[in-house]
Amino acid sequence: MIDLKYLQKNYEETATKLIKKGVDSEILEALKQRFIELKEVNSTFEEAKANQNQMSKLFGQYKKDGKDIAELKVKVDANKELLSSLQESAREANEALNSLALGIPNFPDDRVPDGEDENDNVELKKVLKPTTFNFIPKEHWELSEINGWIDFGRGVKLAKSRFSVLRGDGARLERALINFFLDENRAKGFEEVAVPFINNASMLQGTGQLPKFEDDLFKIEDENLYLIPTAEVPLTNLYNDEILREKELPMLLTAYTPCFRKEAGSAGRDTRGMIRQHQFSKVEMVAISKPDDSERIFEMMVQNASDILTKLGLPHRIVELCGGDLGFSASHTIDLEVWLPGQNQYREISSISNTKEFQARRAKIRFKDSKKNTFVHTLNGSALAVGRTIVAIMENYQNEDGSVNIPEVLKRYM
RNA sequence: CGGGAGAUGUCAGAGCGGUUGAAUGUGCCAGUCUUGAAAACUGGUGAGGGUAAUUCCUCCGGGGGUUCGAAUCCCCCUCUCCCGGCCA
Repeated sequence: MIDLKYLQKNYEETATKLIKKGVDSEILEALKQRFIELKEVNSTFEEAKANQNQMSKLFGQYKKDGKDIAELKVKVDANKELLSSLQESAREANEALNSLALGIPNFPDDRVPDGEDENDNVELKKVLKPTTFNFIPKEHWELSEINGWIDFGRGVKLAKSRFSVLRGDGARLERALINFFLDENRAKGFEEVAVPFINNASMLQGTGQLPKFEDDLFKIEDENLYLIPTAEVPLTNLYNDEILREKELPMLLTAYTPCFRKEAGSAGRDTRGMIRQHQFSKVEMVAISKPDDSERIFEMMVQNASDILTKLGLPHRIVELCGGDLGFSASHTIDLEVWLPGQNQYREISSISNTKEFQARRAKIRFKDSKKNTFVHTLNGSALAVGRTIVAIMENYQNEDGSVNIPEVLKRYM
């Protein structure tokens, strides 16, 4: 949730920023108008309510003293009529504002480059040189036909398209990677957490998936519950509606979870292979920090994810997302893209975002800053997406016969 | 899934129709004392919103109702605990 008071006071500035993120200026104009309306309606309602409270007090006093209450009752009844209609319009104004405000994305950070989509993202640096082969490297689905690590057909049979089954060393590799990632994160100070894979609607609103992106989520029938699309949801919302102590911050959390996404908008993209699945494993980092610390922690998280890739010997590059490619809740995002020799391109394997106070405002996560309560900053990032790491290992560590070597650092996990 | 009890501030726990946003204890913050700490004592301490401000409005699990007035009465929902059933 953006700060509406700030929007009202600095309309031009915020409008410019949000347009960079693809928000229609008419919606912003409407939002500002609704906000002003709400304040008006509220103040007249509150005035009438104060009036009523005062008369009610008097009413009690009169009864106690045995005075006649008939005249007062007439006045109080009349005001009650007025009150209920005012309350109704205040409620409507509030709902109108809220439903609009919940659909507005976060402000991009000042340093975020302009741009429409992923083509305008800015490469910051490359780490490790792309792997070279003295044969033509295969894509991971071809390799899985040879080594039997991924069974796509039976995944589809069990569930539907975009599900798969890992078998043998493929399954063991997944388990090894999860353990490796968690250990690496723990070494950097992240607390390991095991969370529910199903969360309720209010948590998904807290991190920004609801109400706007309901179509991307798997909902449990007849329940107010959803399969989580990322561990960012349960980890960040661990402190939903709480006021933390200053000395508890920063909070660094990591969890392994499966992630469930409908991929509603991506029909036809990456239909082949394990790049885009409805269910995938991921180890996530989440940080909850004081505003002044978030930038430093953000850098640390990027470095950590990059270090993990380096330890695995996977060539990758670090990319700064442009305004148009930023996610709904993010103010600043850096993606890590791993080199896939079979596809001959870099593909996203981690995305690290600082949402500043956007999620904290929605989820009401605050800390006691000496006297007053202040919104925390929340950050999240993958370290790393497990399925895509398996793909990357298969393609980068492949031999000409289709067998795949195991990276040195994983040997103790398998 | 069936039967019973309950949901109040960090926590524990009063209040059961009228200056109660809420006693008391505890926790936390500050101070006194102390070489320092502990103990003891003193003071402060829920959240959100509106106003330039005194002040005002909202919140006692969530939603609705009764009433001039509700934490307190009624209805629905959710959750927790106890008993029984089922079951990793």
